[in-house]
Amino acid sequence: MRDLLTPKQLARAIDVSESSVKRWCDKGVIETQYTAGGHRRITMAGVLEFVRSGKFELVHPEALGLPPTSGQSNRVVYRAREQLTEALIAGDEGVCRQIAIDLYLAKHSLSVICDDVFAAAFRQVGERWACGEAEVYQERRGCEITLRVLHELRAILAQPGEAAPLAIGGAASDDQYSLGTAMAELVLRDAKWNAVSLGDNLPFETLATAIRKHRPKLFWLSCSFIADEAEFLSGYGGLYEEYGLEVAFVVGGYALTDEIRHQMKYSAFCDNMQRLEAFAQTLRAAIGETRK
Amino acid sequence: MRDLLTPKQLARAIDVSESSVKRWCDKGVIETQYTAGGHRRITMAGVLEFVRSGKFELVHPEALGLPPTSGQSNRVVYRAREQLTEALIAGDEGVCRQIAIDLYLAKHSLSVICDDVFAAAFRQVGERWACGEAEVYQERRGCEITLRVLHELRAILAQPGEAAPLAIGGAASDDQYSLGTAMAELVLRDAKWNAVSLGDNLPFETLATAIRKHRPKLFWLSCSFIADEAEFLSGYGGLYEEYGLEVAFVVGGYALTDEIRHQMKYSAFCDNMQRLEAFAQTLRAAIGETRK
DNA sequence: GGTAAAATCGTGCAAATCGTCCATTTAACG
DNA sequence: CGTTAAATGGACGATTTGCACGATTTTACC
Repeated sequence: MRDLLTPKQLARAIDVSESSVKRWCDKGVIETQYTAGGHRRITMAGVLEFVRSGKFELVHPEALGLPPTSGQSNRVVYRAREQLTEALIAGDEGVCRQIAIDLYLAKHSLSVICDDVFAAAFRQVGERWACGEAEVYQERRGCEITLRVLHELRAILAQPGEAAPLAIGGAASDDQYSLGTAMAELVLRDAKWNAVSLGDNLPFETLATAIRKHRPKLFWLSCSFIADEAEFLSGYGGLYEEYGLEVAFVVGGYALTDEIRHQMKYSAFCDNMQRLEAFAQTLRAAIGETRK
Repeated sequence: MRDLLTPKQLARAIDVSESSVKRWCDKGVIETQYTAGGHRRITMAGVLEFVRSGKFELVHPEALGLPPTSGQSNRVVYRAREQLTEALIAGDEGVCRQIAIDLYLAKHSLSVICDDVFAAAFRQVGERWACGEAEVYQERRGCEITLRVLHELRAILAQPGEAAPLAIGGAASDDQYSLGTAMAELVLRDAKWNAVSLGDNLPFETLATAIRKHRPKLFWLSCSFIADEAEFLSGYGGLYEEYGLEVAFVVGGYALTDEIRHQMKYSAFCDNMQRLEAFAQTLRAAIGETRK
């Protein structure tokens, strides 16, 4: 996949004349860079933004290095979920990637895609497994595929700008579910945060060091598995006591039962990515206010 | 980081041809110094000024500050390893990606890149951690970055052809180190295998099902952590008894001490990716023979 | 210091893109 | 239905870009 496109390439992809693309660039409809000689160069992130905002279809997505039918089929969420479940079980990475990109181009937010498509599909895979209709290795392989797709979306998204506030996060010790924190990172980046996932299986002490060193505005903790409740609560409690006042703590994940959650202090509890996105947007706006 | 860049480096950083950069230097658009022999050297200050004056953005800012890539010299690998160690600790994904892609484009085999650069760099990070000079979160963040880089390389590689023999593998239960199996998958794909990693933390029963269902020619098991030796050996032994004769079993990973290894049967033991690559090439050639 | 490999030099040329102009199509409105 | 404004698509010479080539310089390594 190319990262810089000429007007001609984009024109071919959406089946309009090169003149129109050039005019849109000049009008500012498409984010455009210029070479020293004055030639227009369009970033892939700019293309996605344009296709998402505008009414133009990607007639020839392959001209951009995207999957063959991107942006043409009007995928709807519920249908996509069913298709994704099948593709995950079958291990068909191409279909999974295509579903994700299609949905993104169809103006669905990444948080909805994560919640209502990917997470939901994994729930369905889990149900199949409970019925003996799916194997563990199929679920694990699905995680691998999903992680690759998330990474690909991350690469396509615009890089966080200089002014983007910093957010870091991850999963605590013994929690090896990396999809949760990867999704959180992606959603936050889409919401114009400079989000950095530190990964999974992180002791609280090193999380404290990371916060102290980098001073983020937001810290997220993805909790998909808790080995020792008491240990987790004391570790988390210490972390919050130390930094909870200056950093927004966001916690989430299926391991956080009400019982555990009631013993924790936090800025926000987000049981899905849509809530995380909403909170991040609010907080980001608030930060912008105080700066002015 | 260097303060002098060659036109080639800047060209990569802003994704234009080297010729264009040279012309811009000659036209005075970019402040340029010259060596005694007449080679152009661009100052970092000149780059920043150029990027600001023109609207041209740095598409790959990470390309700056890297040494020119030369071919298969040990010196290059050594320097790459040292720089990668620093970049991993600093969490600079761009530099990590560029180092890997540079090495790959310089015709280094992926197995060498995995062994002598990435694995070696992680050993160095581990040493730093032992000295108290590096934090756990830096190591974990480095794993996240490396995984993304590996995924990117995977996307760059040609898709396995129809005729490519199937290889599947992963990491057993309780083993949550996903880099090992990701690297194995990448190296095998580079060696023209249709390699599919099933991920980590896989029970032996589901591995057995996967082998039975897909009938690969090669099966790899990445062992970076073994919780219960007896359980591991009995689980593995059962798997090998059932499929060891029809599928080539390749095992590897730092958790496989000699003591454990001597109690296992396998087709090949590969303590690094270069051995895996060599074995895979041999086996692939043999398969090709028998088919003819 | 010396040697071989790799990187860069300058040059020339084909292809792509630029800005601009204009004929045509589309949409809106009385 | 006719008029008008806006958007589109195509064509033109001038300019810019990307690539290939042998010659030269730099670098790695003994």
